[in-house]
Amino acid sequence: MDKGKLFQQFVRFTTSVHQVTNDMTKEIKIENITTVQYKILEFITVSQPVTLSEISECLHLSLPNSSRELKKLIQSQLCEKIIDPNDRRKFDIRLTEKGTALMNEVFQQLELKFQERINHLTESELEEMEEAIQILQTKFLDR
Amino acid sequence: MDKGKLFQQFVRFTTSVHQVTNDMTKEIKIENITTVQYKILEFITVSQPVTLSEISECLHLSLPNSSRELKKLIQSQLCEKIIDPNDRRKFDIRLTEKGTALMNEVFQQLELKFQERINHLTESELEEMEEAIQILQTKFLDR
DNA sequence: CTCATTTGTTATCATTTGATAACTAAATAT
DNA sequence: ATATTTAGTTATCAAATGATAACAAATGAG
Repeated sequence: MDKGKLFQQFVRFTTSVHQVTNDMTKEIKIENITTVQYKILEFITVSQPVTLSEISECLHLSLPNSSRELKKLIQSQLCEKIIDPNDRRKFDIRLTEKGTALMNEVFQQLELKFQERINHLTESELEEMEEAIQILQTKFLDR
Repeated sequence: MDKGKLFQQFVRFTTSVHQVTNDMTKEIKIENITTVQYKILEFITVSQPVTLSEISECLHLSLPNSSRELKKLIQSQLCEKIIDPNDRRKFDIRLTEKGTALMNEVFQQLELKFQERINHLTESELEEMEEAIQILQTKFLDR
């Protein structure tokens, strides 16, 4: 296998993924939420409960800046802290009901766009696609 | 096929792709180049020659802002305008030699990280992976 | 018990990015 | 030939993001 060629394909592939997800999320505008705040919300949604350090590390934000942005999200009542009884410096962060409702809406919109994008595919193509995602997830992404 | 489930997998998948590429590009710091400017460079690298409007559209930047950032890249002599003789309002943008050299370095670093990430895979797993990328590219991404 | 480390906070400042208005020059349409 | 549209520029302002210093409180190690 020509690993150089595979790398080329990988670059093209990741570029495409970024482009497509960019296009899909582009129009989703939530009032009083900035891009970084949305990324934080998305991260919490997918990974909750999370700590502030995890947000900081995974999103490549400094702890002070993460703290600042989280504060705004908490003020908007989209998420909340749940103090860890075992280590009171730490706390888990979760979406509130309001935050959950918001993210459900967002994901519903995204799902619509996703469905549009796949609705020309046959049943067997969908299965191929699922398998392809599975392979990349296990062989390459989850490490 | 449960399309809702496929969507869930898709979300997880795109999140992972973002995370991995984020981690791979994280340490790549080029002097006097901001994040947006790097994205522009990357876009030019992959798609050159491009017009300013294409940069603007694909990267979701306004034309004035694209113009401003491109100007800085040109001042740094990383790319150059080539005026279209057929329509002198337009111009193609290409990397200069300096820009090409820089991006070659960057991509070489990226390729190293990529190789690290795949070097535990067997030959047949690599082929599976290539095939998976191919499927997603043709069935879902290229539209 | 004391000191170092971990986890997060607050404040502040610089830089980057986004948005918009007013503009030019070339091309196209009527 | 004039008007309109297209492609890009310049200037300016506001907002978001990044970086850093100084801090506090809880935990852990010796």
